[in-house]
Amino acid sequence: MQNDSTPTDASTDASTDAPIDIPAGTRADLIAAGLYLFGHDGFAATSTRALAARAGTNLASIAYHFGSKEGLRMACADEVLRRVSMVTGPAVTPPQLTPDQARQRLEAMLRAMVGFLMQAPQAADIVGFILREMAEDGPALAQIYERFFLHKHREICQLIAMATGRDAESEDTRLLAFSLLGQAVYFRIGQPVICRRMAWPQYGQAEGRAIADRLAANLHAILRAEP
Amino acid sequence: MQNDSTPTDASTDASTDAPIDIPAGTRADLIAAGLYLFGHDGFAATSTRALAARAGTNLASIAYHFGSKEGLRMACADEVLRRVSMVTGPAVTPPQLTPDQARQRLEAMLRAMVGFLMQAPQAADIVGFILREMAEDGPALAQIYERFFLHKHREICQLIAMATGRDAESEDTRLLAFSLLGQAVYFRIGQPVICRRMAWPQYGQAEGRAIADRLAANLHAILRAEP
DNA sequence: GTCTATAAACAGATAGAC
DNA sequence: GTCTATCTGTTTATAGAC
Repeated sequence: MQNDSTPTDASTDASTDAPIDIPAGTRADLIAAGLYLFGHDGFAATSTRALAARAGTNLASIAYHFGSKEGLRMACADEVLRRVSMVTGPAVTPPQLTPDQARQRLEAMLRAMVGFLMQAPQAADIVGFILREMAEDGPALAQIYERFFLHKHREICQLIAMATGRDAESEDTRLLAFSLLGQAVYFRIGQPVICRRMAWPQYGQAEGRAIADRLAANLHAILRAEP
Repeated sequence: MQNDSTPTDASTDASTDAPIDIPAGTRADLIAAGLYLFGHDGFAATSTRALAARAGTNLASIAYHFGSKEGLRMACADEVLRRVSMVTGPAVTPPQLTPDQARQRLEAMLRAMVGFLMQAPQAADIVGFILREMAEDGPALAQIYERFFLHKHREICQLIAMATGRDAESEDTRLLAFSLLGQAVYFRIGQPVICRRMAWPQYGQAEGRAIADRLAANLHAILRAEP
């Protein structure tokens, strides 16, 4: 928790004219290794030696670039936010929509979420990292929560309000939004158990669509049952 | 992975006449410590010293009773199965029910599950241990899956079939059962994030009921929308 | 069965050459 | 910026007294 700006401050790389892109270099390699290993094995179970080896660099570079293993973890959280923001865009307050438009938008969000959670190959590391931080209630979670999750959940609540006419910030609306999110998240978290029960080798194209169809059906059934 | 039956074989304790009860002694203390610490901090982040300290015994007793730290993990999985079986009883095929009876039984199961996941104080360690094994895809998961989870999921599928008239083992029925389970599980996994967004200090009596009511409403909405 | 003491390996962090 | 070598503490597992 010392520097992170001591070396090159890679977020504003002056060596290229591209505005913001996927960074390269040792620093970026270490972050990529962190996203993968922290997500797969957990923070505590990941050694700095394993991180350096996967990044193709040496042990000391972690301390040099991030101060400590913990510093690398937070840098990974920053990178997660940066990439997620590129996909979703800044979470905005949706415009006024008809109930039917709001329902369609919710279904689209749900399907996008399933696709992101289950299939996106380049997103697998990011998803794994976030879920692991959730499971560990890690320090990177607070950052991700404040700067992304909160806004997204509010957006869903507003869409639910437009679709059903209920209050967007009522307790039950917020719980409803979580229950919609939760269905999708569980299919990712429970993947090993679910694949086993479904006799699926893994999540593929067809499996992802079967899940998305089921969750979309649930969504519409729940919304239609509301006042 | 060597012994586990070398010492006293605590599962059939001859010193009491009670058939099967909560065991006592150093071995049981270590398992209790394992359930707590593995669930809270994860397997890798839990040291054998911390386990021994919490169990009020010494470091070497872990190797003596379980062969290794990994052996203690598997013994914890056994204990989870033993206690869960005491609560749920052997998963049985439900008798023939009317659609309305099946719906009511599903709601009762869902509410019991929410109570178990969110509130049961003596079950908190067990729940934490299982969820952690799921997140880590740990070796104890396979055992829990085979001897408990599979049967419970089948039971839910059969109840859904009775409530809606659809095939109990069709792909979509199995996915529907997972989506019902998933909603409940997510509220436990996402607890820190959810409590924050809901402005709840933690899950209590009222919060548990609000969640259960919302999930029950979802359940009936989904079932009613099916053919 | 329980304990202390210790062995052997490994962890994260750092010093200093280049 | 990158690297090797090393310091310092901790880890799991084990040996052996009681």
